[in-house]
Amino acid sequence: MLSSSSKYAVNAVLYLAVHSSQINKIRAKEIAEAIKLPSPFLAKLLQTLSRENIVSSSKGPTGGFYLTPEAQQRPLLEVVKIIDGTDRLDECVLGLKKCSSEKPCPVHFSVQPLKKTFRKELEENSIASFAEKVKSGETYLFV
Amino acid sequence: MLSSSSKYAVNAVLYLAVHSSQINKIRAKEIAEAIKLPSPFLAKLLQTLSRENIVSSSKGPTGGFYLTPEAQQRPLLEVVKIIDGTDRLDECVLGLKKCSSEKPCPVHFSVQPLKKTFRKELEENSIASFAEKVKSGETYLFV
DNA sequence: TCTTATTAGGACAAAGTAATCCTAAAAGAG
DNA sequence: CTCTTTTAGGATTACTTTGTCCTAATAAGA
Repeated sequence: MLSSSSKYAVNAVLYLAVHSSQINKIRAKEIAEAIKLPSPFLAKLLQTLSRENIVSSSKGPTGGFYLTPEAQQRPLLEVVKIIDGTDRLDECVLGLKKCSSEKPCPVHFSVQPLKKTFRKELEENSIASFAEKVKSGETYLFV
Repeated sequence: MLSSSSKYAVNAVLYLAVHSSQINKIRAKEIAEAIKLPSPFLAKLLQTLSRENIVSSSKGPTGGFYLTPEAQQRPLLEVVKIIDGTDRLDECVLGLKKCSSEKPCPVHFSVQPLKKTFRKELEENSIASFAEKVKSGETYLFV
């Protein structure tokens, strides 16, 4: 449903949302270690997100990545959109081009609610709100 | 959620369930044309399914693929299992190794029930029952 | 100003998946 | 029995995704 890359990206962004701030930037390497990921690869993902201004960055010693308060208000779906491009989430599970309620594929009605709910969740909740639940121990990022 | 290969396979199997019988075998090429797929690739998938006895085949002129009535009674999930191997369906959407109700990932509770429903649907309904709905025009295989 | 630590970015390598090709084996038809 | 049509299976190719490496740019601190 999501590519590995965008799973990583979501994890990294939530990690930043929980741990970083403009005065407490975090190096790619530290995030990579935390979420157990090859660090040059994560760096690439962060660069992509940085180009789209969803994460902020600063070079040099004491440099690193962080999320501005504004960025934290954006929906988590933005991250997925940037990494996976378009709507991988909207595609028919059986690959039918024009699957719809009018011409449903054989599993349409059992899958459609799943996809819709998931997409809505990512669309309507901000990065910050997901991060809150991690902070409160309601949800987890690793293990 | 499913690989392209297993999407093709599901489509092909349902096509066979709808159109074939032991006395009306269907050539790989015909199925490939129907579901718009490179025919040598589909042939490979059908061979794999045939090795696992979910589709039956016969060589030579008038040869082709078909489903026995017994095969039609097997759950559609079998097809997915054979092609995608293990449980791609059970993995955490965010890629967490040990995502569970005790240590839920940030989207666990919104996605988990729906994944379960989907899996159950594939597990509890036979190929034949999916095929029935296609025959009755309730669901569709192409377009 | 020089050194060092970090991100930026492009080129490249590896792995996995998707797709092709070729030859063999089987089975029906003449 | 031979020819043709079809599946079977292995080897190979192509493509996409994932991951690495190297150099440049930038910023902080000595």
